[in-house]
Amino acid sequence: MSKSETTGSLRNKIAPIISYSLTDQVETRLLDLFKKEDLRSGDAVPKENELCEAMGVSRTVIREALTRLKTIGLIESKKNKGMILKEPDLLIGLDKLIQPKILSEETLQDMFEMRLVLEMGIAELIFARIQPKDIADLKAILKTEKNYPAVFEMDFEAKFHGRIYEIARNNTLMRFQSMLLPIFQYVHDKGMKLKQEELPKNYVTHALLVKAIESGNPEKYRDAMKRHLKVHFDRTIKIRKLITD
Amino acid sequence: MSKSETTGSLRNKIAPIISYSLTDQVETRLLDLFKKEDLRSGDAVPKENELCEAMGVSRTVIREALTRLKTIGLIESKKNKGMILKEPDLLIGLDKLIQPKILSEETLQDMFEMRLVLEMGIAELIFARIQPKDIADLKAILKTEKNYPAVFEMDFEAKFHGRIYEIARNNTLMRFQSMLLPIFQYVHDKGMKLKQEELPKNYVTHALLVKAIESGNPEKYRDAMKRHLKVHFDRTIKIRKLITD
DNA sequence: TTTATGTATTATGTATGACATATTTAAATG
DNA sequence: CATTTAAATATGTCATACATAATACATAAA
Repeated sequence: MSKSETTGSLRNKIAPIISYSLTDQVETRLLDLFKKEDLRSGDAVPKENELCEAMGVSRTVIREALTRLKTIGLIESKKNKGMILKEPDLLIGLDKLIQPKILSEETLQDMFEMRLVLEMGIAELIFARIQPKDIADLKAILKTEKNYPAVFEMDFEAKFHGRIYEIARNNTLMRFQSMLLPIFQYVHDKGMKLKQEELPKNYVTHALLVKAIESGNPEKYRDAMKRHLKVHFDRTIKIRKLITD
Repeated sequence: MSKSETTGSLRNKIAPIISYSLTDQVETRLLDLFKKEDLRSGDAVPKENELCEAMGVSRTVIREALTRLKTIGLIESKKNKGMILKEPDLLIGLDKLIQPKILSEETLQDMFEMRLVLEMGIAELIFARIQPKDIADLKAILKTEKNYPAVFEMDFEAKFHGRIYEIARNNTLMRFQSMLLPIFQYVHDKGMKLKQEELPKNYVTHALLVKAIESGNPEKYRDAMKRHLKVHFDRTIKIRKLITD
């Protein structure tokens, strides 16, 4: 086709025209305003009508831009009262997005690996912040795990590892990992179900992990965790190889 | 005041009434629809007018709900063409939010720690996926670091560690850490500036890290990284103690 | 017949005006 | 002065209209 040839050669000479919608422009102007005025969490945002007049666009556009900022948690609007700037929640919206069905296999893989990475890297924080109650709680959880590890239940996994993250006393990190649970569940259901005979020889159980926490150090704990997660590491590394080849 | 007393004691007995706005309801209905219909990335979303009629609300409300979903990257709308479901970007919006000024000290602390955690936990992926070119690139970066570590430049830090993350070949992880850079920068500028005399005795430089990658294993690398990040670990642990006490 | 141009349709983007509702403020009343 | 009433306020919702650009189709030129 001559058309595609033409555009093909032209593309290097002429840059495509990008048109920012009014809403786009309003959004960036709002962000600029907040930065310029150095507004902090709790400060009031100008009224919609004031913004309309100041920027010379309809309330429709202003509201759409505001809706975006509300969606990312930067603004909170109280009905009939006004809007204030909020301390944004970095993980906002994530729970709506983490649905295995709409995420690509690659992204799922990425997130699954991130969980593995966190699980390994968290050791220093754990040993820096652990308190007696943490270990007591973990032991209590162990007792509820009937027929583990012969029977692998997602519920055990979530409760146990969730409690470990709590030790690190990093709220954002904890919430992040809890959001990753559906992905872990998905990968598990998808064929990772551990039959008893597939458990590695020196498989590290939750009980052994607790022991490593109780009387170990970051290095020992990590070694235990590495073996606890071995099948997952092996699998993700194998899969990624398949994808990139 | 008797009023505040009353609400105080009643709050435990009576749950507050929560009213979901029309937009809220439309949003969840849309998400339900997508899930129910098992829509995937690329599939078409019903037209605005169809949605209006189906749900019996005005286009305004429909559009506001759609705007939310566009904001989190679940939907993409092509002007005058229609809307499609998109593979959502899990990190969307994050770049707008990561501005030290609007984040609380605690969240900044959380994110800073997450970076430390990732840096430690990434070792397994690195050694599973490293290729010759990676090491060559790292060595090339080393040569550009003039007067390091005597002079600490954020730029060095970003380039070097960014390249390390690339080795793991996890796109989401890589983008995530690059978004954390402003926070690292902020914390650094805020008083973490390493004067030469403050460098720990056996400080691990970037060069030593490369060596650990080149002829080591995950454990050795982590040991090196731990010492490389020691001042940061020490500081964040000290600070968190102050906050919680 | 093929190609390029003009045209109608379509769906989102934007504007305008109105009303509902709950909060706050101010006024009025006892 | 305290309490109640009324008014002003700001967001949430509705309805309608038009602008604009992508697509498909029709049409004229080669």
